[in-house]
This record gives sequence, C-alpha cells and structure tokens, in this order.
Amino acid sequence: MASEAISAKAGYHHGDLVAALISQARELVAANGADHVSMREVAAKIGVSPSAVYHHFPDKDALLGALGRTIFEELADEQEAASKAIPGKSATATRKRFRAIGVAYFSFAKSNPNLFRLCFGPLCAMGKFDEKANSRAWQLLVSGLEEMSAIGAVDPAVRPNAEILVWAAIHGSSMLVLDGLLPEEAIHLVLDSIEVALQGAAPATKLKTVKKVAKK
Amino acid sequence: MASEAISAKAGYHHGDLVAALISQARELVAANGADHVSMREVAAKIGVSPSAVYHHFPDKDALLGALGRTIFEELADEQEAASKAIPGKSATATRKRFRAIGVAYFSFAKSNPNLFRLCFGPLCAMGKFDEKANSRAWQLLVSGLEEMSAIGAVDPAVRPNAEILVWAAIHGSSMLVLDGLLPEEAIHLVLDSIEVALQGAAPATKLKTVKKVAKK
DNA sequence: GGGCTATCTGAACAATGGTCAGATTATGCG
DNA sequence: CGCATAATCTGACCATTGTTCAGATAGCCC
Repeated sequence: MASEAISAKAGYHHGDLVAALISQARELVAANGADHVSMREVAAKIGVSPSAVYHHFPDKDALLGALGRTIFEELADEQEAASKAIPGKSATATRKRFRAIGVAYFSFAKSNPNLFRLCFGPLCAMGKFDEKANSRAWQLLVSGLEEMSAIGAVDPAVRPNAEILVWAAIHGSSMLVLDGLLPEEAIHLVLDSIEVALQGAAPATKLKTVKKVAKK
Repeated sequence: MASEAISAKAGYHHGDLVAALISQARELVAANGADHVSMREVAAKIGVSPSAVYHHFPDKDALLGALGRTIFEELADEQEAASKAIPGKSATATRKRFRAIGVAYFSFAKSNPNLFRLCFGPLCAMGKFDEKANSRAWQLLVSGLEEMSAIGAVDPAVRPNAEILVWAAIHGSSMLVLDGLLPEEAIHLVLDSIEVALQGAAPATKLKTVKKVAKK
C-alpha cells in the first residue's frame, strides 16, 4: 500500500520503481528468507509486471545485491546509533560504548535473521555487493577499539589483530545463535571474554604460526 | 558412471538409492552450491526418474538435510584426524593439537565452501539436521580445551565460557574468509589471539552483563 | 505537435519442486 | 512353485519460477 512513499515522488510511468522494488524485496526477504522470494511476487506486490523489474536489474542477484547494500548500511546505522547513545570519555563509558557496538551487531542479526543472512551469504562471496559495503561497520569497530586502547583496556601486544578477533567472535556467535547452535546469552559471554582477551596475558605464549592453511 | 559403487550392492530395483542420492547431491552441492542444485539433476545423474526421489525423501529440504548430517560427520572426522595426528602429552604437543583442531575446521570450510555453508545455513536453523549433528565436533573442542587446561594454558576464570568464545571466533573467521571479507591469514591471527585470550588477564576487568539482548 | 527515449506490458520459454495413478519388481507365505 | 502384497520406480501432469523479447505507452525535448 505505502510503497510510493519511499523516495521522491512519481514522475514518469510508475514513480521510483527501483526504490520501490528494493523496499518491497526487503519486506519479502525479511519475511520469507532470500531463497523464497520470487521476482514475480515482488513485482506483483508493487503492481507492476514481472518483466518491468528487468529494466532496472539485470537479474535476481542484482536486485538482492542492491538490497544487501542497503542492509549493510542499516546495520552500520544501528551500530552507530548504539555507539552514540553512550557519550562520554570515561573508562566505563568507553567500555560500555564498545560493548554496545557488538550488542547492536548481534541484535540486528537476531531481529532480522533473513536480512542478516542475505548480507553474509554466497552473494557476498560472489562480490554482488559493493567492495566497501561493510566499511562503515568496520570503521566503527576500529574506532571503538582505538578508544579502548586510549583508556588502556587493550594490551598493545594484541592490538594489531584485535579487530579481526573481535569481528570474528561477534560474527561467529551471532551466526551460531541464528543457527540455533548456541543459546542467546552466548553473545554476552563472548563479549565478556573479548574484554578479558584484549587485556592480553603473559607474553610466554607466543607461538609462531607456520601451519599450512589448506591441507590438500 | 561410478554411482553404484557407493554402498552395499544392488538388491531390488535400483540398489541403495538413498545412499546414491545423498552422494550425488553431495557432488552437485559441492560444485554448484546448495541453491543451484535441482532434484531432477540429482535424479538424472543417477539414471532414475525425478519422482523416484520423493519415495525416499519427502522434499528437497529433506535430501539436503540428510546430506548436511553427513557433512557434519565429515567435518568432525577431519578435526579428529588432525587432532590424532599430533600425539603426546607435552605442553607444546597439546598446544599444537588444540590449534590443529581449529585449523581443520577452517580448512574444511575453505576447501568445501558450499558444503560448509549448507551445514550452517537456514536449514540448520529450521532443525533439518539431527539435534546432535555437531556434537562430535563440539566434544572435540571441549576435550581440546580440557587438555589445554591440564597444562595450565587456560585461566580458570575464563574457562567456563571458553568453548563458546573459541567456537564463535573460529566459526566467525571461517565464515568471513569465505565471504571474502577477511584475508585467509585471519584464521591464524585469530588462533594466536585465542591462545592469548585463554590465559586470561588481571581480574580488574570483570563487568557484569546486564544489558538487554534485543533492543526493541 | 513530432520524434526519441525511457519505461512498462504480454505472451512465451525452459526449468523447477512436487503430486499421483499406475506399472514393475521383489518378498513373504502357502 | 505360485500368488498376493508390499516396496520401488515411471510418466504424465501442474503450478511456479527466472528470464527474454517484440511491441505498447508515456514522458521529454525541439
């Protein structure tokens, strides 16, 4: 019903079809999962013929790719909002802010599982999104870690790889919770562990990594 | 060509169709991804009519579910093999063994991305696999951590949640590498960081987790 | 207004997941 | 051995899907 209200206003034939398509696709993917969305259904719900879609997107992957790009933005938006909701430069504020960014990531995944899966599915591996689609979220993480460093909550020894560990742990726990393989509390346990991990430990555990990645 | 050689031998009409179907599905999923596999193609490659499949599996998800279960076993097999390849109770052997389990997880993902994705996709969330499909892999992880504890490589304070952190980090980094969002070396950086993290830190960082999970 | 281009439609195609009645084969029972 | 019964497979069929393409329709510029 309210599919025209998205952008600008109607101008030529139908209005801003591409925006309407993405928005409608968002709704259907969120409801049924990316695999169970058909171009025809998207077109029909907008009141347009199935073939109309192909004048704006070469194929289904392109539509879903465009959608994925906007979802990445949404995710970054929520993380940014969560971060900005906790101002202040005190140590506890910094800590809370850092944690909030991680919780926002998980919360987004939990409340939009199908959209989250779209972002990190095979389409991502096929490069259907922008190169830098996730760069904002990454920047958020990095600056969160920089603030943590500033208050001395990050051992300089672990700092260089910290972003990767943090993202991997948050992303992994989110995914495994979505899959039903970990309970919801996992995200908090993981965030606790991460804060501990960032403090580092006695430097006796250095072990050079010389294993080969692929075994075959 | 060699599709009958899988299990037992022919008995009635076609032989062990269900095993042949799973095996053929495995091949096609590995090659084309789970989304681009059709029942008809699976049936055709085996030389059987499309409808024959539906006398053994109620629908496509059931076939892929059965396949997923076997993939989970494969994954656990590889982890177990990697673990057993490093015997000994010394500290360095224990450490190497622990790391090998993680590397095996990643290696499997990297060399069978489509199969790996099948295991942890929406089908998992829908409960199409066995409840305890991944319990063997989990056990491996747990006992690996117990050994690490035994040599004093795990701070008792972080021990209770260690399994979750480790799985999340390894799974997350594997997924993000598959998605092309992290470089391949990420797995080693993550494993390094994990070993440090397990050592724990000064107990000044305890922060009770009282945040709410869903923000809405 | 006339042409040009952007935008959309309608019909069509091959392929897909799934169903069902019936053919074919094995198996158990006398 | 013979026959009924159950297990297994086939063929035709249906609705739906992604995608294409020739043409209809509407906006825009001169």
